[in-house]
Amino acid sequence: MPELPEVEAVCRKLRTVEGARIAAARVFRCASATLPRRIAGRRIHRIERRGKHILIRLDSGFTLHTHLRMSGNLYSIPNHCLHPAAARVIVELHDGRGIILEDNRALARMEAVSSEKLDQRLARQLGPEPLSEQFTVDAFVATARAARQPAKIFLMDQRRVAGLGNIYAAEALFRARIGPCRVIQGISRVRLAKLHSAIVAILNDAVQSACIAYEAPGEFAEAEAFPLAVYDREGEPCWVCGRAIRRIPQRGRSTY
DNA sequence: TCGATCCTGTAG
DNA sequence: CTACAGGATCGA
Repeated sequence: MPELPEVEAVCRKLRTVEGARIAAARVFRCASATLPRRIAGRRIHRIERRGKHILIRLDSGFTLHTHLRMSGNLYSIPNHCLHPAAARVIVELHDGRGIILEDNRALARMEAVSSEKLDQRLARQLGPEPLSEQFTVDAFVATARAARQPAKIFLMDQRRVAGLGNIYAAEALFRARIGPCRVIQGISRVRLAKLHSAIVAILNDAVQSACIAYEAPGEFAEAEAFPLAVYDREGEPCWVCGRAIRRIPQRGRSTY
C-alpha cells in the first residue's frame, strides 16, 4: 500500500490515540521481542511522519517506530480484543482501544527505540521532505547534479527525496516528460524544476485522495482516487499521445 | 551500485 | 504453475 501519501493518511487517522496511555503490547511471529517492555505504561505524546516512516513519540524519550514496507497497515480499533488474524503487533491502550500493525506478508517493521538515536539515523538515511519548505528547486537540482542514477532510480532513492515509491516516481516523471532511464545528471535545470513541481503537486493531490479513501472507503472515495496516468497501465493508451504504455524492468521493479 | 532476499497473496 | 506486488536491507 504505502508511499508517502498513504503513510500520511495513516498518521492523520491514527492521531486519535495521541494522549492515550499504553497498557501493554503483544507481538507475533518475528516482531521485536523487546518492544512490549519498552512501551508498557508510557503515554503517546504525538504521531509524526518522516518519509514513509511513522513515528509514535512516547513520553519516555522512546519512539515507537513503524515502517509498513509493501503490505503493512497501522490503525486503531475501539476494542483491542477484536484484532484481525494478520495482526503482528497489538498495542493495548488503557482506555481499551488498540493500535494494530497488520501485515500478512510480515515485511512491516515496528520497534521501540531511543528517539534521539532514531532521529539521527533517519536524518542520515533520508533526504528532504518533499512537502516541506526544505524541498527547494535549488536543493533538488544540486542533488541531481551529483547523481549518476537513472531518473526513476534517483527518485526512489530515499536519500535524495524522502517518501517517493514506485508509483509516484513514475507518475512524476511522466508529468515532467522525463524518460525513466535518462541519467538524472544530464537533465536540464528547467526540466528538473518541472519535475520538482510535479512531485509536489502529485504528492499533495495523492495525500488528499488517500485521506478521503481512508476516512470513508467506498464509491465516493473511489471517484476521488488519484488518477494514475501510467502506473499499472501497461498496454493501455497514453492519455496524451494515445500510444500503448510500456512496462520495463528497472532494478527488478516495474517502470511504466 | 547491483541482485538477491525477506514473506504471502493474487492474477494470469 | 509462474510472475509479480505501492519497500528496504544486505552482501558481493
